[in-house]
Amino acid sequence: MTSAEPGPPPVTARGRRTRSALLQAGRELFEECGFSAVGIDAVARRAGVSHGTFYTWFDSKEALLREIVTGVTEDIFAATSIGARLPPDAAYARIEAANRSFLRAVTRHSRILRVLDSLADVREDFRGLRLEIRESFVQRGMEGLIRLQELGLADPLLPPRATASALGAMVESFAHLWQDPVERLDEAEAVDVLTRLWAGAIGLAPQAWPGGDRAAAATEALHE
Amino acid sequence: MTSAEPGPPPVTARGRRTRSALLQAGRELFEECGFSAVGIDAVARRAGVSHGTFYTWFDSKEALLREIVTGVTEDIFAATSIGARLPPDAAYARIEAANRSFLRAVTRHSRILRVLDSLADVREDFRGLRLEIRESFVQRGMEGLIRLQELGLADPLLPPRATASALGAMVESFAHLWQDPVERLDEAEAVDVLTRLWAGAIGLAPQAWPGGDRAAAATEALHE
Amino acid sequence: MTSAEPGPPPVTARGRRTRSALLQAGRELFEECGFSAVGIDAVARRAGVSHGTFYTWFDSKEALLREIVTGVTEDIFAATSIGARLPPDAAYARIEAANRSFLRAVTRHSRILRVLDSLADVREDFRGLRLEIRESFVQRGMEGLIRLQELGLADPLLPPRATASALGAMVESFAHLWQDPVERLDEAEAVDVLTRLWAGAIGLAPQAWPGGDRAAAATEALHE
Amino acid sequence: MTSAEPGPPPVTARGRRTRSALLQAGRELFEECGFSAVGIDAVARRAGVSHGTFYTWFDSKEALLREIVTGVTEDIFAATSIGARLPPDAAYARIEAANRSFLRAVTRHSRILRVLDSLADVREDFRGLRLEIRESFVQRGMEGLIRLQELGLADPLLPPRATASALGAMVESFAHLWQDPVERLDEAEAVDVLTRLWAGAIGLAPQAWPGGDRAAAATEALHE
DNA sequence: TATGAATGAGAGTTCATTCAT
DNA sequence: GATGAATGAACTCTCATTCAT
Repeated sequence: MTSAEPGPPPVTARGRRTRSALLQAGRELFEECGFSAVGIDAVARRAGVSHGTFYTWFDSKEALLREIVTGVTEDIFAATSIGARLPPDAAYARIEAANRSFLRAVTRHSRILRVLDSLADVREDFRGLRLEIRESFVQRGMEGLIRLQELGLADPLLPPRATASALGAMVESFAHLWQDPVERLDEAEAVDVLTRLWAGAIGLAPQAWPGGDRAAAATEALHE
Repeated sequence: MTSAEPGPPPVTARGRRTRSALLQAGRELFEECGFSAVGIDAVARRAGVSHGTFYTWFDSKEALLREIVTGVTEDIFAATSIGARLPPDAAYARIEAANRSFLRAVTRHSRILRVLDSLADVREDFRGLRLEIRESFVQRGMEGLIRLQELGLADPLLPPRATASALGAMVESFAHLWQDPVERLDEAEAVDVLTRLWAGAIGLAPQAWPGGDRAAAATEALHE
Repeated sequence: MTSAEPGPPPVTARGRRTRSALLQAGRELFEECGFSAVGIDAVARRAGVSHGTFYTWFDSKEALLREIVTGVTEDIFAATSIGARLPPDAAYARIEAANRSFLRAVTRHSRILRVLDSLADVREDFRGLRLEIRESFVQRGMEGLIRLQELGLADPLLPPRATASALGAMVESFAHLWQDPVERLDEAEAVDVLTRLWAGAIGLAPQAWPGGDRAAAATEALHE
Repeated sequence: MTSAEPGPPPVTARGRRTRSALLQAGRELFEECGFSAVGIDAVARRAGVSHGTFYTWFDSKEALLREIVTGVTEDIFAATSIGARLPPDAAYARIEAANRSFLRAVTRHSRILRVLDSLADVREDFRGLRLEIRESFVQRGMEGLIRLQELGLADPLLPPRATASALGAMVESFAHLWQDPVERLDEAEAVDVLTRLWAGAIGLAPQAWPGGDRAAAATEALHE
């Protein structure tokens, strides 16, 4: 009944249009109302098709969400893997780049990620999807931290996995909170703050900060 | 604090028992299954009463959750306001104490807070409750940071509100992630890590770390 | 279960008070909301007693209505039997007196009678109560008509029962419609109109009209 | 006339069939049991569909009644507007024709009108529907009376509106009472009686009665 | 492919009635 | 007598899903 297959692939141009209209409509509605408050009726109506057509393309409401989330996962993956090729000594810049791209990606998908969260707490099969999304970022953070620790540039006593989890959660949570504008920060400022927090948190050695110490880095950041 | 006449107060001992059995059952089920997946029937059944009895004590499923959350809020409030009277110079110890009590409190209520989260995204009336819970902790973090900035003991360029939000979210998220044991840390270790991250993040001056610098602090913490 | 007995008779003064408070409250609420929309809760609350006390005095919601209606029946009976002793030749005055007292009585109980009506359509046991109320008036009208027909003072071809029913219904309906004031008539005017209609309807002979014919009667009425 | 979008219009023949089966079933059940005693389940069962299907076609039980009543209103309207074109001098015949068509129409819908009545007492939104039904008949009666008064053919002192209301109520009530056969009258007899009552009530001048006076009219009527 | 219709389990809620205290 | 609490059948209504056309 609930099969892993995401439904039949569209064969005609019309089918392609219908299918993506449903995806689009579903995403919008899930973001507006949450998962359980959205009815198939509403999705079909917004997509401009009839009630029954939904099931031509998706096996169930959950299958729709699963597919939406799959797209999101891919986008976040893509976003968090670029810029990985900065020179290994540019620790601060690497952190900053990672934060920027992750902040951007999460912000882009903030609401649908919350919807996923609420399901993941309760449904085993969605838990994996959620963890997967975080994992790529946490993984990179962890590897970066280990490397810095090995180089003597970061606090050696921090447990890498927990640290990367905590700091990753900080960035992700910030992206969500940022939506309800509690403090007016533009993206550059947000990235700057997060990166300073991050670098400080792991005890990044002064020489690895741009300008040679934290105070100088602050000054530089503002003129960026 | 947030009172909306959640139903009649019990007059007899029997009523008191029934009412709290329903609260207990509701909490357990919400934590296990999430809000929308729990039916009144299930709550009543687990409380050992008939489903009509539920409505003797609560106006609706939402009223039940609201009251559960009210209890949680009060508990977290209580937890986060103790220890506020540490000597003002003991910055690191204050941060540590605050982190410990908040970590404990959030851990205690982790699952129900997630349930609240998922509703708050979509329902205006629950959003306030969620913010209220975070606010007490963020507020204290912000005030502490400002004081340290004024004393020249913390990075003066960090925007206090956003910083406290981000670091507060870090602690809270950590409490949630900690449930699924991804890395074996006991409470003392978790508090230690979070406090080191926090102190480093705000650029706490070396002399404010126990032992006089970060490395020493690390050593001390482990022998505590 | 549904017994004819109206519940236990009150033995104490407190009991008497409680019982009649419930009757009063029930009557008011039935009049305001109709039978099915009134809950026992509401009746008890308005009577100032607790939920369960209702059943100390009445077997059911229907028993309450039945008893209220019994009181109404008695009142209408009493009202429609007075003045029956006018001299037999004063036909017009007799009709007028009967109309006046019936109009008054029905007006007094208009709303509760409508409630009774709505039940009587559907419930056999209430149908009797409703017919009983009408019967006394119709009966008298019928007897009066027959007498007048025998005396050659009324249209001999009118079937007495149907005529009395129709004219009785006219008066009763008028009492109900009169509540929503569609035309400003005081009681004297209303009685005058109804009596003129009634007398004309049965073809009352000119000599039986006050003044000797209908036109004269009209004049007299206005100066009354 | 009174349209409140009672649900989607059927597109297919099957839909049309289902919808009208529900209307039919609803009407029957309301007539048998009254409004509040009828459940959606019962309506659906009698219409031979599942109870969910009910909501495909009607928004609520009230919407169903409203639509049933709308049909009744239209039927009564149609019935009471024919025959309005009799020669203006044929007063008696006009009254008779109006009474006959109204009596027939009300008889046809007697029970459902009682159901409407019981709701109208309590629910503002149904009150209008009830008044609308009566209004067409009362209106015509009133206009007829005024014309006759102007021509000197009817008692000039009768207030037109109240008179037409009272006599209209007489005919309507008679139609209802007639159902429970308290006196065996066929339709012709009933119309005859009502018309004689009506004509007498308004003091119709002798020359306007068929045959030239009331007695002659009676004779004629019986031989009709 | 798309559609309109049908389905029925199950939701939240109400309320007349019963009962132990 | 009065009360607060418990009961559970019945209610209106929703919605994910299926299906004939």
